Amino acid sequence: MEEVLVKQIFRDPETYLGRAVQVSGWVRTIRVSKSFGFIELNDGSFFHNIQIVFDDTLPNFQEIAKLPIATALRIEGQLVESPGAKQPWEIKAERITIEGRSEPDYPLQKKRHSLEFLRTIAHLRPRSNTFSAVFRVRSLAAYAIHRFFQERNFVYVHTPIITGSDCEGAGQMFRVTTLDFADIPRDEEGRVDFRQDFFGRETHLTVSGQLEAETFCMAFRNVYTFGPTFRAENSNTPRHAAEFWMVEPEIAFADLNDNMALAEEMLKYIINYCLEQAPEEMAFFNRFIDPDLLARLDNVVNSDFGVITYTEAIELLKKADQDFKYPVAWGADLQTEHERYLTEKIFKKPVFVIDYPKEIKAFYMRLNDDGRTVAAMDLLVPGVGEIIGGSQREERLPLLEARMKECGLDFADYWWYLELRKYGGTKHAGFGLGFERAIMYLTGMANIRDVLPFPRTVKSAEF
RNA sequence: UCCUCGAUAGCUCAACGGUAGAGCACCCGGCUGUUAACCGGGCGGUUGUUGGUUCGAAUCCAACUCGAGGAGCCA
Repeated sequence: MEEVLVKQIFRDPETYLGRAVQVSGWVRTIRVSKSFGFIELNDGSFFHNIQIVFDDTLPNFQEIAKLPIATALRIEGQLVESPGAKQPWEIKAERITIEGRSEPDYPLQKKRHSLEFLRTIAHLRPRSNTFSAVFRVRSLAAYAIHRFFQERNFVYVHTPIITGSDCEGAGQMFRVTTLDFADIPRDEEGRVDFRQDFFGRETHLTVSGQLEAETFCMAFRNVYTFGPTFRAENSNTPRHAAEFWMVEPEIAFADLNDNMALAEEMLKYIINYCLEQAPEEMAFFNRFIDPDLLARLDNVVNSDFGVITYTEAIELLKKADQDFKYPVAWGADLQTEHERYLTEKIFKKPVFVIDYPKEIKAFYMRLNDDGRTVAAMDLLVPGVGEIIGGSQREERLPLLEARMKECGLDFADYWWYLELRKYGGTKHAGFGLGFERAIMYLTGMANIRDVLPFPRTVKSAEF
């Protein structure tokens, strides 16, 4: 008999209606009366379950009726129209085979669980409705990103996970070493002798692939990275994880405006792709996670993102009829409350804040003609905050070196990065998209721990 | 790292100084079209840990552990 995926049945019912089919999957719930019962079966291919009707003409009716949730079954039967109101079709079972038993103490129940509890059973939570939807959308969004860039002739670069430069500048890093902690080698001055370590130097997990991506940008014109990123910051918030995924495009012969246009087009592409490919999951989020989700995404897709300079933003915030805990002043970084006010109260949609004071931004960002701001951009979105950070890069060698000197950086650590400016350096730009933050925005999930399959956060790496 | 809140049955919660309870789950029984099925019965606890106050502590106090929210850092 033909094995059919539940997704095939839902997407193409005419082909299967009235025919003999075989499905296999896991029991989500069983409801039984004296001589018949219903099984809701999820086969993993589709968000929704298929209803199985079985009765006591089956030789193992009594056994099936008492099966616990999560039991794996194979069902042979006929796909028929369902008299019930909640499902268009069902399978009238002619044979039910138990593929894998479960136990009555299966922790996932037929009721709503808290997300906090589900985090403690990360190995089982993908079987719940919410996480089934989250991780299918995550998969689709990842594919959408590759499709978006590949369709535009971008080259996918695998920048290294282990980095030899501890000066990538984006915060605390995880150390990578094979040295024996019980017997650490020392140099002549008593410091740890990393010459004896695996790579012969200090190494860490990457905090960004940008500097390496820039090298490929100067060869392939338009490139992107998409991979894991690690930050050892002691951050305890719903928006930070120690291991997360980042998308970092880098485009040559391009300025900040090109950069913003790319970011906006990319986000809209991802949203559209997920809405098209996972309508059931998106409808679920809208119903149970965030009732404004679909309206908000629709608004994002059909409107232009806002753009405001840092200087304009400061003026707006100064005039705001709202008391901020932190003072608003030119030269100070925007606080979370300021960003929320801008994107949630004023714009009510994604907004780029551009042209920040150079003092509060990274050394590689291109100096504007005013001499005191750089061509940086942060994309702020309601509810999630900063989702993208990027800039036009400083391609003028003397200006880059001057800026590095101001920041106290050693040219020797960046010799290959500086040579990009020496040999045919051109204007270029790029940004980093926090993949999980994009998924949060896309699904309405409020905690980054609930969009990562096995989240790594401070004091937490059990699974 | 700082601030705030929380931890009671497998889960979600109640009890707020005087004998620890409910719903759901689970187990048993009933039910011929269910929809987080329904109806009846049953099982289920060293109240996060350690110490203190008190005749008496789930309840008050302290420390610790873990969790959540806010802040900082950022994506």
